[in-house]
Amino acid sequence: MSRHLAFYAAAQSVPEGRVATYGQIAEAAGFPRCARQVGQALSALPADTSVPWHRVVNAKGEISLRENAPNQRRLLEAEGVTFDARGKIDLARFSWLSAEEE
DNA sequence: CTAGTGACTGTTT
DNA sequence: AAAACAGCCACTA
Repeated sequence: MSRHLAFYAAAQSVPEGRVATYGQIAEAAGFPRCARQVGQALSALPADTSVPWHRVVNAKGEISLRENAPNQRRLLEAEGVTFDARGKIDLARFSWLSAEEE
């Protein structure tokens, strides 16, 4: 049993059209301060996974990936998440927890 | 066992 | 505001 599964469950808890930071996922999974492990866990996900890993972004609301970054951005846009000119998400509106109210 | 690394975060320059 | 530093935990060599 790995903590990865807890991270996956937390990631799946993120509703469509919303995003969560690695720290939030780690905390929700019961492993605060394990944001990096969330990244590693998600990096181990298969291509056909049902986990919405694309809804997980860093604390700046930006995509930390490199090769899959454009892909993730497209997936989020397909769910209604918008990016600004800098390629960042407005966490004040799309953040999974806190500050989701206008 | 020790050392290096990473899809991170918060504080300090 | 952007970059550098340090702290953090799990995995790999």
